[in-house]
Amino acid sequence: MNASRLSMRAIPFDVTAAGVATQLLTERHRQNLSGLATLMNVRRRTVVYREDTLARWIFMIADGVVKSYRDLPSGKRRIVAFLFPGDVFGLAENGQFVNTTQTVTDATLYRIPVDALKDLLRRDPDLQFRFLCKVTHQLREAQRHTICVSKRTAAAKIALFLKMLERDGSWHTEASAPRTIAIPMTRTDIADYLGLSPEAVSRCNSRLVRRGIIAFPDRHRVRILNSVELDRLAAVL
Amino acid sequence: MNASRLSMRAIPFDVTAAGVATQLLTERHRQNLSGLATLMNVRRRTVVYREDTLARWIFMIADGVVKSYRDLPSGKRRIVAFLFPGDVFGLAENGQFVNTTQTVTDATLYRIPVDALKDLLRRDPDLQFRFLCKVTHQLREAQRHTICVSKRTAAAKIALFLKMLERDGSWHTEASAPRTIAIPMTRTDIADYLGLSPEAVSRCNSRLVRRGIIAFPDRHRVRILNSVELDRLAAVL
DNA sequence: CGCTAGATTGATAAAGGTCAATCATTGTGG
DNA sequence: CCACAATGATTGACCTTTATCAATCTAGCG
Repeated sequence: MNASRLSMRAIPFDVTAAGVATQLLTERHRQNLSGLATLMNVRRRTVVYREDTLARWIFMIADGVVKSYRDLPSGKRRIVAFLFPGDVFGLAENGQFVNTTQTVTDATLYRIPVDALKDLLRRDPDLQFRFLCKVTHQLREAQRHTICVSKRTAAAKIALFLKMLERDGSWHTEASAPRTIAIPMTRTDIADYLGLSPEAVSRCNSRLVRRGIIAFPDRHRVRILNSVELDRLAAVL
Repeated sequence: MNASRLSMRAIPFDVTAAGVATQLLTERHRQNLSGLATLMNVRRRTVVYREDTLARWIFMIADGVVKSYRDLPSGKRRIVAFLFPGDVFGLAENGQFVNTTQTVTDATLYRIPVDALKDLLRRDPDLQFRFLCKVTHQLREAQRHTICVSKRTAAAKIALFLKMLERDGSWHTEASAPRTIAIPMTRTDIADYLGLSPEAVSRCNSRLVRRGIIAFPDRHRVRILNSVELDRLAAVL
């Protein structure tokens, strides 16, 4: 099994140079993990697992984007997280998955049986500590998401969302294109993530374009034209 | 050091009887942890630590309630979590605390130096696994919080909040009083947690009382009069 | 090249934010 | 122990914003 793309990214507990997300796994960890893992190539919009089903595996993203969500009794959908390369998902509660996960793009995933992983973590406390860092990091992300959702205006939510996309979703893209951010998900996904209606997302995008703050070369790419103003919007409320 | 009140509660990874939060620590774990810990009694409204300061300890709650929050540039405050007995807080990012924490009630805390804890976790993979469970559980809680905040109506947010309080905050109270829930925090705290104005919280409470769904024996206690209707409100949107 | 899901735009109504005034409760000092 | 001060809670009036419903447009995919 090729281990070269197995990665786990987070901001570690300890002080580091830039205080930015870095690779948590050593080559040895990658070797050990990939020995347990199955590499999967999945098409976009594939459901990886459904909530309340038996959690026999955990997953790590080598490439692509995944959304984790719950469908509410009202029929509305709430996306609790977008997951990017270097993220882990499928950590269970009471032996069952808590959310449903679906690929947003074509993706490459490592699938690891939980039993084998638990054994490995028990034998390798150092590796386990890195998982602890990773989950802690995802907890921070969830808290940031909550703050984003709690913003009152659609403009503030979307401004924050774009900055989050730039930070989490584009660390692997070349810095050549000046602040052009890939938006792999649909407008509806964004609405479900921000707690808005799809209409509100569209309207707000249009207003931001009209005000010259952003531009859409196409629907899955955005260009930041006025970074200062976007930051100001993100700070509102 | 008396270890009897050192506890860590969460829903474990694995399948258990009820799928409900249980004590994760064995007596041995409690012994080992309390050997590192300092027991602190703190008055209500005491700041335990401030965001962006050096994170030399982590904390576990033996008794009392703590809020974890960030103050936004706009002056608004967002509470990202209320913490109860059995909760852990102070897990750092890049060697620094991410949020500010303050006691809501008089509280009893265990304070553990991170360096010593890291050593212990490295020597005791089983204990470390329980921390991993705990952090995972807190990640779920954060996701539930996001869903709560994303509700559009104040009534839905407050209905969900009360159910959350009953689940997390009252597991230690005797079941004698039929569905009377303690509300240790202020209305403003609730507003900051739900992403509402304090006025909206007040207004919504009044409306729920007028409709006979809840009653307030006093400001820090609520009684559920119509559980069915409250559930229906929580499911809205 | 047409079909279908997603995206956009418009009009309307409901809900909460804000500002302002009053009331209640908690804590303090005499 | 009581009075007062200060903080928090409540209520009202007004206004901004977004959800909803409906129609149209667009783009990706067979």
